[in-house]
Parts: sequence; C-alpha cells; structure tokens
Amino acid sequence: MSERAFVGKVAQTAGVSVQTVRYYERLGLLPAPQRTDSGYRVYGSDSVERLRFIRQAQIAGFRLEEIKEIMRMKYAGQSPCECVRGLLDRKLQEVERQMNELTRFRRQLRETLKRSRRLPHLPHRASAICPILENRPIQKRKKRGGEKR
Amino acid sequence: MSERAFVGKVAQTAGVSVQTVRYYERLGLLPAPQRTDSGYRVYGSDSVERLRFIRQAQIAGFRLEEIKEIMRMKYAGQSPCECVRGLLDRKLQEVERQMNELTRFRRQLRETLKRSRRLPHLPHRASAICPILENRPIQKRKKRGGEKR
DNA sequence: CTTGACTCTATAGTCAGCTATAGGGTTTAG
DNA sequence: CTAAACCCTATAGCTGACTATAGAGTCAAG
Repeated sequence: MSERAFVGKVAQTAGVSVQTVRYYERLGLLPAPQRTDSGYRVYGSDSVERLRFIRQAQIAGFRLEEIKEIMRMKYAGQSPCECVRGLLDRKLQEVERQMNELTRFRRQLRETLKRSRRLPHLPHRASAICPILENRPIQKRKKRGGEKR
Repeated sequence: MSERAFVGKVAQTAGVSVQTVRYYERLGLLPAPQRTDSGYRVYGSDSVERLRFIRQAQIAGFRLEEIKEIMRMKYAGQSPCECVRGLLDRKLQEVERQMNELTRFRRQLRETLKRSRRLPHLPHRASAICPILENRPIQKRKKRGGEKR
C-alpha cells in the first residue's frame, strides 16, 4: 500500500514524532532516504520496520548507539545476534543487580517499620535522617574526579 | 576529630567531588554551611553523613529531587519512612517490569539461537535486522507528541 | 614574600534522547 | 488562488547529575 510515504506518515505509522525520525537519521540510525525535487524525504515501508525495531531495542534497554552498532553489523553482513546476546546479558546483569539492591532495601525497610511498631517513638535517632537508608555498608558509585584534587 | 572541615576535606571523606558538594548545596540537598570571614565553607561531620545518605539513596534508585523531599520531611518533623516506602515500592515495580522485559528477551534470544543451530544459515530473512528483537508484539513507550500534527 | 594548594563565584559543557522554535518553502483541497 | 497542512534546515532548550573552565581571592610553608 504505502510505499513512498513522507516523513509525517512514516512517523505516525511507527508511533514516533517527525523530529525523532529526522534525529535518528542525523545519528545514522536510519539511512538518508530519497528526496523529491523539492527536498521532501520519501520512505519505503522498511523504514517503518526499522523504526519499530529501534523502539523494540529501546524497550529492551539498549541505547541508540548500541542499536546503531547492531544495525551496522547487519549491513557488514554479520549476524548481529551474537552482539545482541552480549549486550543483552550485560544489560540483564545490571538490572538484576539493581533489583537485588532494591529488594534488600525493601526488606530492611519492612523490618524497620515492624520494629518501630513494636517500639513506637523510639526508632528515630536524632542524627538519623532515615534509618532504612542509613546503617548500610558504603558502596562505590562510578568514577569520581576532584577539581585539582 | 574533624569538626570544622573545608569543602575539599568533606568531599574527599564522603567520596564525592568538591563541585558536587556545592552543587548539592545549590539544589537544597545540603544546608548552607557556616563561612569563614573570607567566605570559605565550614562543615561539621554531619555533612559527611548527609552526603553518604545521598549516595545510599542514589544507589537505591532515588533521584536528587526525591532525596531532597525525604530530607525536607525529616526537617518538618515527620518520619520520612512512609515516604521512602512509597517511592521504594514504585521504584521496585519499575525495575521488576524492566527485568521481566529483559528476561523475556533473553528467553526468545536463546530459543532463536537454538533454532539457528538446528537450521544453520536459514534464520536470517533478508528483511530482518535481528529476529530476536523483531517478531514481537508492539508496545507503547511513554508519551509522544508530533510537531503540529 | 612568593609559591602552591586550596577556596570562591559564575558560567558553560557533557551525555542521552529527545522537543520546541524560528523562518522559511511545497502541496493540496476548496 | 488562497489557506491549511504539510515539509525543510538550523538552532536552542529540556532533564538529571554532574564536570570543566575562567578568573580571582586566601592561607600556610619555606
């Protein structure tokens, strides 16, 4: 049906904004499409597929740069699946780690609340902001750099 | 020991940068400290505790605005624990949802790879970029707005 | 009394993934 | 033929959590 659609149509069909389509093109996620004489972008239906693919990959937690890499491999004739698998495994580990962290927090929170019901008006030390978030071993966060040291 | 430390010392002890400490102050996460005659910030050891608290809360997935709110409640004399619990529960649900999504992806990925080992050189249709990420029901992503539409 | 390490403010830049705006040109329905 | 609805580029702004830079003042040691 809709071969040779303009950007608005493609965007609407794929469920993204027009600016997003053009933005993806600038980033190299979509190939530069054909143009009419007046400069309008003309797309085939594969563009919609590509946009949907991008959205699926985003939902899976990939960043646009990673998605671009997956697509690049496709065009280099390689199967991107090995690449995807590696990225996916790392992503999953990250999210699992965050979930463990949160679950641990929640458990501590519930215990503290239970304790506070047994000993009302006692659990908040003057210095404590929130005993659930405090009283925990200190952990590192990414890299840090000082201004001059 | 180290009552009345300057910003560099406090930052180092808490494991953040000097700019970060001042940034938190601007955001209202840290109270404006005393100053020397020459304008140097002078901190007590509770500032280090606050900074550590902020980091703990960040690891748990809270944004600085939420952390500020938790602290605000503390100074309004209320227990922030109820607030924390609500935020924590929402956060946990988000992360759980993302994990389910990723786990589903991983399962599909493994099945596709297994299939591709049974039928080598067949699984990649010409149009497919990656069969693992494609062939999935379409899902929504946040809110979208067009330019004029 | 100078040197170097520290401090101050203010402003700009980074990353990611967009969204919004300005200032135009084109296409199409009535 | 005009007006709406679309398209174009270029640029700026947004959010969040910083980081970097410029230009200047302060403090302690040698």
